[in-house]
Amino acid sequence: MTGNLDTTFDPASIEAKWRQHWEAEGLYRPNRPDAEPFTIVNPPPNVTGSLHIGHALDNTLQDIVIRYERLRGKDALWVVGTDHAGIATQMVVERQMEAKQDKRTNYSREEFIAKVWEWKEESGGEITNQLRRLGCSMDWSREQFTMDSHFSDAVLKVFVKLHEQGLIYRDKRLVNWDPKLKTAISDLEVETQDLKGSFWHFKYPLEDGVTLGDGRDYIEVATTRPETMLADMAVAVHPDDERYASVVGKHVVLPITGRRVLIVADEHADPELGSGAVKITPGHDFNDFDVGKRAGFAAGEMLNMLDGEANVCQTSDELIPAEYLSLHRFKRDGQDGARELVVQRLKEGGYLIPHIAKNKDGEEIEHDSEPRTIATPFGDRGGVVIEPWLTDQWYVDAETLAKAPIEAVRNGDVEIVPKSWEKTFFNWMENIQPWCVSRQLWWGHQIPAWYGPKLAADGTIAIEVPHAPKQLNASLENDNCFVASASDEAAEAALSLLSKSNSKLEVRVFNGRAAAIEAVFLNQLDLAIHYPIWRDEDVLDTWFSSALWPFATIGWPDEDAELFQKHYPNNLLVSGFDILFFWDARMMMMGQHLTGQNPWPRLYLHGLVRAADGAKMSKSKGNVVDPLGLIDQYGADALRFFMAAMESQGRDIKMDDNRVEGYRNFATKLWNATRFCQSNDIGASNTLEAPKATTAVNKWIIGEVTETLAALDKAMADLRFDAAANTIYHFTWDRFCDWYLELIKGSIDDETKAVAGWVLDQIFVMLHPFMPFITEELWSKQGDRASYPLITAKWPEPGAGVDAKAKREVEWLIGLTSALRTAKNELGISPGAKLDGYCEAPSALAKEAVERNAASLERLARLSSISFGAPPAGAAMQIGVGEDTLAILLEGVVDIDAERARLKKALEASTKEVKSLEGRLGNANFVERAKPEAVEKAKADHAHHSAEGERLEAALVRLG
RNA sequence: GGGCGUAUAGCUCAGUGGUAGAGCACUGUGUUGACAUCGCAGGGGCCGGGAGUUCAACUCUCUCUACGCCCACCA
Repeated sequence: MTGNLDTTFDPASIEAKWRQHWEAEGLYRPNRPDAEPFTIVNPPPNVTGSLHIGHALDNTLQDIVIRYERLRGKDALWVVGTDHAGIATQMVVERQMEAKQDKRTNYSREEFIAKVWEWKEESGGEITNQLRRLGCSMDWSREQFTMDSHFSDAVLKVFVKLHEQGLIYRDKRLVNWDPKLKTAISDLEVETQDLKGSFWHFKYPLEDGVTLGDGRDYIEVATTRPETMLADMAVAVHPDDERYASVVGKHVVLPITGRRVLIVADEHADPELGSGAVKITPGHDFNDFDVGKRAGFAAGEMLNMLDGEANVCQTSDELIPAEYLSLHRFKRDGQDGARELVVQRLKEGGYLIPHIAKNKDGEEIEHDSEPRTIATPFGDRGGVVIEPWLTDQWYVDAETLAKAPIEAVRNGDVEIVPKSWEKTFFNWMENIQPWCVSRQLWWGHQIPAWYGPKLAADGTIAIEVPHAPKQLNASLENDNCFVASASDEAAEAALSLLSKSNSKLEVRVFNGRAAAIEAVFLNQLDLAIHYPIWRDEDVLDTWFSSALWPFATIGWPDEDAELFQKHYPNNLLVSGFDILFFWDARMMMMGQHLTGQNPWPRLYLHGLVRAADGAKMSKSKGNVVDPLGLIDQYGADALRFFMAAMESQGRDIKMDDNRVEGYRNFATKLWNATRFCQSNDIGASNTLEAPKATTAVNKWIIGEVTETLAALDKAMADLRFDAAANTIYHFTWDRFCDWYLELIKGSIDDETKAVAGWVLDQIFVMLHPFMPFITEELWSKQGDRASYPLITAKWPEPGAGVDAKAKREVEWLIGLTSALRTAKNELGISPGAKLDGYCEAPSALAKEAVERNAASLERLARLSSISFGAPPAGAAMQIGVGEDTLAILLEGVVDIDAERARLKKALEASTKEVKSLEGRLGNANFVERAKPEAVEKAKADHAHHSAEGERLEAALVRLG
């Protein structure tokens, strides 16, 4: 033995040692140039992140697969790294600044970004060490970051390419604007919550001389957002709504602003809802935007009444009264906003139509508004209500990119496990909207687009020099846009455009903030004119870059790179279903489009880890379970095993500390079994193949290994982590510890030592993907394994087969022992009592089993002897094993009544079975139509139970 | 409004067209010097309700109920 084991197993004492050893020795990525590659990329956690229980699940599953494939001899690569997480990281650094009474805007963009990098170096990536504690065997030597220069290069290249292909474009339309973070976000980053809100009804006066059919001189409109009436541009009614047919094309004069707006017919207006007329604010509502477009307003004409922080600003027609300017859109921090003021003024002006509701006493009470549940959009990061805002943003043509992935899943090139997610995938992909990828942040991949003023029709530039953008964004209307992966290329593009109207040109590059590049050219009069170009200030959505993760981490865009060649496509992706759209689908889109291949053939989606009561874990609820705490308490192996054992496809996992504890106990069990082996001189096996075995018990356990291995391989192939974990668990505990080790006690000869040592080694190997630490520790303590660590050991191969005869024999022994124990227990006989047994007319199996395993029977079944032949007269209990019956002689006082009761109970059960089977076999339909195997089995069962019943009856007769 | 998922022992969950299993909890018990973080034995379920297909359904189909999740522009 290489080392003695402590009497108790302490996970903490071995975990650090092994993870350092594995990493230091480069075993996480064994260099196996000739081996078949196997590749998984890890979903890059946010660089700001720390390990939560969901990571523990996600990474445990991946590590199990990676370790399994590594043991099977593959060149297994698990790519690891972190995501720069634009918004999240910028928020963390800004928060730190706030704590020091500092703020981002005190710095230049470059200075701020430098500070973020500083933060990243100092405190970022904490999670990577936590992943190590879980035992994740990632390739740390090639740790990636989505802002690494090679990664950034890839991102820019992709942007330029997609732009060239028309798949990225700039557009002016409404976006989901987060007024807290002051950036656009994508549809996916909006979370809708149902909130209690109000529904106000107002009168919009018709223009002079116009009335409705019923004589009213106003149109009633209803809204949940009264403040936006300051930017109303129309009132819509349904084209078929006869109540309003006469006023379509006429105008209303808006209260407060006095703006005269058109009444339009549009299908959007629902005659059933409210009055059937709806106010239209194209600049601040997605539906209204569409209505406005249909009504003929260009995007540029749509009125905007809010600034980036959702405070009221003046519209272009300057009709908003001064008292509204600078008010927030609605009540905030106890201060009334534009909403409250608009309602107040409308009420004062007699434009508010009160809502009448009965109180609990049945009296009718007037209210300003009608209570209503409103689906309200919130930004998932900023946590404030999203404002639809009209801006120029960059969009990816997701609809086009989605086509190939949809096809790949449909034709099976990409398998989604569990399959039930396919429908969700299709549903989203088939209705996918343009993806807004620009973010008004500083931290991230700055968009590789440069702007320069548009030339006037006569070729002159009607701008002041130097030109600087008035807003963050350049505008579609006023500026040229040059997309290029570097500034000099953008300058070239600018020159190329300018050269169409000018012949003599030169370029000068200088560093400045607003105008990064300035192209200077000479016009025909030889006068120097500065043509300034400046870079887009925005950065890309973080998910834009992480969509490239499966290939940009391994050398792409250099498609000849060795790593890329070997490890792309990857073999599997494991992710939570919550990022199916955010990440998985986008990797498929980008992977297909850019490399022509699906990033992986298989996508495994797991659920959420929930709190013990089934609630979703969240910091605000305070029910977050810290995986590191669990590791401290029970060990990483136990936590990992828990995750695997609970991971059945398509279900969330509820946290259960008792269960984690149970798997810690399992580890202890294995520890102690190994201690037993060591004390009996059972050491490491020196063969890969099963040793030669002659005894039934040894042959049997080898066969059990073979069966376990097959079940385990099957489970892994199906990605049934629960089945895999349970398989090795039950083999180790129930078969090996509870029976094999008990059976061999007292008769451990050289053959048995060899077999036991081999079986224990197979357990270590098969269990290693699930419990890497304890298995490596025990492996090392079983022999001199310095040059053959478990992490890169060889996975067992089925070969030994199953010896059916040995299996029957041992199962007979087990059956006898169990039956005897049960009977003793029921009769109140001391379990330690040694008894004598008699087997009249033994079967060949019984005879052989008894003759060859007398020692085991004495140890386990506590049978001093078994004689073949009739039992002598006297009190006896009867037990059945297979087709055989044993009479056990009882010495001393015997409770005849208890034995009689026990036999009667057994007889009842047996008779019930017989009757049921008789009924079935008596049914002509069953015999004729059922599968022959089913009929055969019923007949065999019937015979078995009948015989058993007869024996029990005979025994009862004997008892008297 | 659409889509999906789940309802099986006290709890947490597997499961298969031929009349149910695990872990924990519970009850009883402790003989064999690996292990009380253990051993042995046991109790406990008309597999959410209803209908259908079938010789046979917990397992397939439909439907209802409950809970959960996702998507969606209802002002």
